[in-house]
Amino acid sequence: MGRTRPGDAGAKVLKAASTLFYRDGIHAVGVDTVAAEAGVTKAALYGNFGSKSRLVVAYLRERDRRWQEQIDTITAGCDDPRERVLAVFDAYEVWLSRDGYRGCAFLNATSEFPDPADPVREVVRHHKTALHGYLRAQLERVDSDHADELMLLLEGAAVSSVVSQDAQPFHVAKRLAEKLIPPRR
Amino acid sequence: MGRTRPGDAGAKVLKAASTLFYRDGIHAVGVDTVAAEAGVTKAALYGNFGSKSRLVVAYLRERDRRWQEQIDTITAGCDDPRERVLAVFDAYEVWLSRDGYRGCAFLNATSEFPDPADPVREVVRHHKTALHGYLRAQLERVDSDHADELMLLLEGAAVSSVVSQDAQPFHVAKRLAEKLIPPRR
DNA sequence: CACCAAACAGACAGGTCTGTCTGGTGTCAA
DNA sequence: TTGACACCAGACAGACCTGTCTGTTTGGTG
Repeated sequence: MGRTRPGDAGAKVLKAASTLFYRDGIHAVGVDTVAAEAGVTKAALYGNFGSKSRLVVAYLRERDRRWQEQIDTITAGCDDPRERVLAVFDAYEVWLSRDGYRGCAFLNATSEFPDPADPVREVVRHHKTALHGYLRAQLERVDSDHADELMLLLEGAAVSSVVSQDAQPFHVAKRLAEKLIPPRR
Repeated sequence: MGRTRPGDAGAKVLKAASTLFYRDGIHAVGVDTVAAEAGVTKAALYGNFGSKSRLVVAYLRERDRRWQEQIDTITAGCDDPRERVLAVFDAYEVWLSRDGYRGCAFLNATSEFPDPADPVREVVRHHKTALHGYLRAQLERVDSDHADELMLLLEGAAVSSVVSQDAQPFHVAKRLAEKLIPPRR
């Protein structure tokens, strides 16, 4: 009964990996630890993911998927493009205020995987391209093309808030963003 | 003759560590590798630094010291505060164009050392505080208090340029910085 | 009920990690 | 010349890493 039902091990591993990889760093966490945290054997982990590398990719894809869900929620919740963009800053800040905040998982992964050709780095590019695309799409509707600038502010605030361990960078970033985005036409 | 003279091993280790830690990531490089690259025995490495952790701290301090030298060069090279600030953007970009660019060593270290109380993180905070102080000092002379904003732009450009593997984020950041800094009064 | 796939438990291989230790060698300074 | 010291060479301990393997148990399906 406490036993894992067939097909569930993969999900449990992914959840444990997400917690541990984000919290401690990818290289710092071994597959034994992930399996133990998931309450699953190493054989099950390898059966589902094949290798640690593939698990890492799956972990980032899962995070990207969850992030996309957040964006959809924001998009559904309001219609004003300006608000939609600024809501991303707020989302980051809420995210930051929860404890265990360690910055952007994708940027952290980039630090740990130096080779730009690594599959991990492709997932990172995919994620950042999607964010950029979202910003650009919203900004087009107010005749602005400052998506690049807003990306810089978001990335800058994300890393600075880890260094300083507070939300102030996001306040600064959002204030500047508000100046950059023209009000709805 | 090809032998290391007493007192030289430390410097050689530091140089090798700087290359390898920056290029491959800190956790990804073992002390054996560092010693071999330095052309020095592991015993000499431990004799000089005591532990890998302390070597990592020394590596970051050394990088901070070299960075401080760059800032001094910039400061000596021109007197206009606006130019001095914008020169930092240029310095980053030059730095980026050299191959093996892997972003900011201090931000990468932050990704690899999750514990904010770790000595590594203290060196990172020290470095970032110094950069912020430099910006603020220059900006005060033109009655601007946008040091926070410029920090965000620098950090954002640094990480984005790693993801995208080009200098465009720095062009965007510098353009916005130029708008933010008022001309000399 | 019988079977199969997927999980379990846990040992194992082969490699790497940090850190230590022994003993020999070269250099510099007194 | 001699002694102190920093280095070299390389073995070693003990922990941890990824990945594989054997054999057993269990849940879901035909």
